[in-house]
Amino acid sequence: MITLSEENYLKAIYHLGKQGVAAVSTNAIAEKIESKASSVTDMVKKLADKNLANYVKYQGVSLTNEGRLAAALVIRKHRLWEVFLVEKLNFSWDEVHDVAEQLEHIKSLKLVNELDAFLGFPTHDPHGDPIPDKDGKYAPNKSVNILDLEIGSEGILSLVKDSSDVFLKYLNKNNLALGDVIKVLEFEPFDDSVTIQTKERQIIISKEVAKNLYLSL
Amino acid sequence: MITLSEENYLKAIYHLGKQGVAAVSTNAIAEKIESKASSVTDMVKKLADKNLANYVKYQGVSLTNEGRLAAALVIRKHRLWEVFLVEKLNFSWDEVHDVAEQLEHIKSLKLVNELDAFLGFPTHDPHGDPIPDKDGKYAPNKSVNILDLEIGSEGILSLVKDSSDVFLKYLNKNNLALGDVIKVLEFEPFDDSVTIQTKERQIIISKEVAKNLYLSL
DNA sequence: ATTTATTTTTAGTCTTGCCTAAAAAAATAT
DNA sequence: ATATTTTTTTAGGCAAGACTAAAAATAAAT
Ligand SMILES: [Mn+2]
Ligand SMILES: [Mn+2]
Ligand SMILES: [Mn+2]
Ligand SMILES: [Mn+2]
Repeated sequence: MITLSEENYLKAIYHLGKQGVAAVSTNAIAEKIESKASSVTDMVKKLADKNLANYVKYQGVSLTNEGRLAAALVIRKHRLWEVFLVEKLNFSWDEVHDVAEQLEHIKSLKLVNELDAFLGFPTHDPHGDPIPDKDGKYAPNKSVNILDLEIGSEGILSLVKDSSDVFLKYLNKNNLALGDVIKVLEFEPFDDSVTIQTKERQIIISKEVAKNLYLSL
Repeated sequence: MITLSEENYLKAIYHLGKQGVAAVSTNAIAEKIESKASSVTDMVKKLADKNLANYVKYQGVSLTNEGRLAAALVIRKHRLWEVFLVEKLNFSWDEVHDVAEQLEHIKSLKLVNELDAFLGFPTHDPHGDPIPDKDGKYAPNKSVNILDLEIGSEGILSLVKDSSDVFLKYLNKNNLALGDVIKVLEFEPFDDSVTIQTKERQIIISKEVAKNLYLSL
């Protein structure tokens, strides 16, 4: 049995490990999970005992296949619940995360798979993140960051990397939503801000904002 | 903030207190919650500190208004989730309880109220138990136990008191479901068994079974 | 190659929620 | 009325998961 706390650590390691890093550092986990390094050391030993993580003192952590699958299944639940909340219960995309953080720990294989079917087997959550299948697999992401595009290129907003409610509320305020067609008009060298064309008008977005917007072409 | 464990104790005290008892005993709570009397004593002190329960040493426990509302809201969530699982996710009534035991602890006022609306404001759960409203109130139950009926009386099966999966599976096997029309044909004095007429046939049910079946007339 | 700074681990403590065993109180039986 | 049984509480402890402070290891800088 994997505890709620263990699931949260697995998720953190999974996300941090995705950046192509071989081993995740104790401090990085502590920061992500908003705890202290000493707590992480304790937990990481437990995960290693349970064959969920590989851990060598002073050399960071990685997930075993078993740990990676467990993490992916938690993320699968998180994202399916987010879809449920938005599609069925009138939540907006900036309200779902905290509730999904709770719902992702509900243990019932039947529940998650029936929920998946009920929602029509969605492939992405309300923020554009992919939903892993029963085996923890998902199609590789093809969208590209706005800052990596050429001037004049056009695409559909299909992923926002930051899902914090403050960022999502900024997007709401500026009438930006997943699925919108966006065209890159200009890069400003001074502050790396970007002028983009949205459906109804053109706006300037800061580098910090641009970093979090991904388009599919 | 009420913890998961506290919520379970509140629920237990609420259910035990419903039988018109003034104060609930330590042992009764321990049995219901499958723990030990000493653990109950500890927790009951905490509930009293938080103004959720009235507790006098050696004299049992009762809920304060605040505690009763908190308990009713947990039960509200439990029963709404049970409806969701049966109505939307193809669970059968004998599969929902354990999952609902987990889901009832999810904290989000918006979630429970939107779920309520999504389900069409159901008044009863899949076992016939009433669903409390936002204020913890529900209409008094009018159904009557089979053992309290006259021979020849007929009614609709509208509440099963035992929601354990073993009992519900017995009902499934014998083709008995909520909403069925049932007629009382005979009481057997020897073992208090009852002969009833269901939609398709007549069967003899034991006293233990009859005790858990309630009809509305 | 040392010294200094940073990261990580260990040691010890705290809280929550549970337990067993013993003591105390209340209820029941003689 | 006293003795016995049952119930409840107290005392002491354990495991999980967190923390702080100190020690040890590693990395960076001189
Ligand atoms: Mn989220
Ligand atoms: Mn998301
Ligand atoms: Mn139930
Ligand atoms: Mn029920």
